[in-house]
Amino acid sequence: MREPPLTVLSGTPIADDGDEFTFCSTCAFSAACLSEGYDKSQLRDLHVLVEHVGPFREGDHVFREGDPFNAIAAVRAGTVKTYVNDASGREQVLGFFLPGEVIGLNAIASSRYPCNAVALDTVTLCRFSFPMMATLASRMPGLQRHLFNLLSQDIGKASLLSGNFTADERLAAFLVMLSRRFAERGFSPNRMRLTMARTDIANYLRLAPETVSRVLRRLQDEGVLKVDRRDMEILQPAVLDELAHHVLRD
Amino acid sequence: MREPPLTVLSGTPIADDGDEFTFCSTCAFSAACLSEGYDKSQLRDLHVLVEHVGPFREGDHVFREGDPFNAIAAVRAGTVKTYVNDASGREQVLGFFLPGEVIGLNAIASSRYPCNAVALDTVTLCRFSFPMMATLASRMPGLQRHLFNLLSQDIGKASLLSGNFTADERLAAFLVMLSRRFAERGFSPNRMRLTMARTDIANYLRLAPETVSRVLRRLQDEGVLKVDRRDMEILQPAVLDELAHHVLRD
DNA sequence: CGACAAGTTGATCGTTTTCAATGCATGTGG
DNA sequence: CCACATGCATTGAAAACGATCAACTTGTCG
Repeated sequence: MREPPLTVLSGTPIADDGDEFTFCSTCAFSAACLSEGYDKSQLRDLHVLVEHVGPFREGDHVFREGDPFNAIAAVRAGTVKTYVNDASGREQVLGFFLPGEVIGLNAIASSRYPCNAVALDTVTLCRFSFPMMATLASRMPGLQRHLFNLLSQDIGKASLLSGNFTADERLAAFLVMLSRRFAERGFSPNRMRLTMARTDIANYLRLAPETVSRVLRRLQDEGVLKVDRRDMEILQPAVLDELAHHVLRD
Repeated sequence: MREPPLTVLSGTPIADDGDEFTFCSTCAFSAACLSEGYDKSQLRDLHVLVEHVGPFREGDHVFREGDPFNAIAAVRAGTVKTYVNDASGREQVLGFFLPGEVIGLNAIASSRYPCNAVALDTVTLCRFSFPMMATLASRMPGLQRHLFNLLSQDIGKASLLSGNFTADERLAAFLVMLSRRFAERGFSPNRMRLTMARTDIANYLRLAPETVSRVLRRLQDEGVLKVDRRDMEILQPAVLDELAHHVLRD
């Protein structure tokens, strides 16, 4: 499966040479729909409602709270952070989205995005008009099922934040999850670059940045991790898993 | 709109006299679908896949973690608590579901229920086979949209637990939300009966039961609430709203 | 009446936050 | 090229909030 060049931008249909066309490999819908045995005309229907957007640069907003909702998007490259500003104006990080993951699902009900989404590095997206996708889903049960699954999965995702866990457990769970998500995409599970700032991690885990710093230092002193600025190596995955166990329940 | 008698049990289609049939008023799908202008045969399709189940008595389980998933259910009467047991076997309360609210949405992706659901008082449900409902949704765009909306809404529901809030703010937000949900169903917003134990509230909010007790006492001493065991009256809604403001952001 | 569970209250302890200062990169203008 | 500013990260000391432990009260039901 070929990957369309990154320079394909907003509004441009993906290259379609004769009867052949390709889905981008990171798009969350490609695999699901390709494996459902749809005929070519149906796949083309899905294909033409994809809009490749970006690149966004670090700090660029993908959407802002209150923007009219019309599309969900699969991250193709880079990391997206979602956040809201609480009543006092302080930022609250809701999540980080890696390649292959879908942003905007929490906006479907409200017709406006309920949070902000910002690029943490260079980001490209596959954008899907949601109304068109919903219409198409009526004719493609596999696509409908995939959408239901994506939505349903996200409902349970709050586990990291919801529990009453220690700072160690939270941070370990965060790192383990990150490692797994990278591994799913074919990256090394034990060496990773944290694209988000310490303050973002802390904010996401509802800890003070200082606490994140201290826990990382201790884990490093104990030989569990090797941390150099934003580059991180997991030296003892078993120890981390054990710490994360209470949070992740597996 | 008539309400079928509570004695209609599992597997029994709702009474259908001649060409007339009725949806139960608390069912989360009735209003949505009735207002979409579907013709009678389509409404009947939706109607016949409804199974009225119950009554469950206090402590009865609606489903358990690991049970095969086949249906979502709208609470018709009573309160349902969902929970998981963490790695140490301790209970973690995930949510409370009042009449009109839908349980089981987080199971769609996994084919098994990821949590337990237990009746806190006498509970009756409208159960919908999810595979059948998904099939029907393909033909009824309004039903599909409603399902997408329900799922999307639930994604954002973790706000109460996710934030770094004080015990006062959490409890106030909990009470305000409860009040609103009761009000939506036509109950008084300021007088309500808490169907869940203090320990459940504490567990849900990730606080110690003692802390819940103390905060309730203080709010009572300050004249904000009047609490008598499980009966609660909100005397100063504005004060409670102000406390909850940081959590609920509205 | 008595036993048991749930809830409340008080005293103490501990983890995390907060406050404050320093270190360390990167970038900018003289 | 250096001096300085800026932003992020780290470290230390102190304070605070909620948890824990323990005792007691209240309500419920046999």
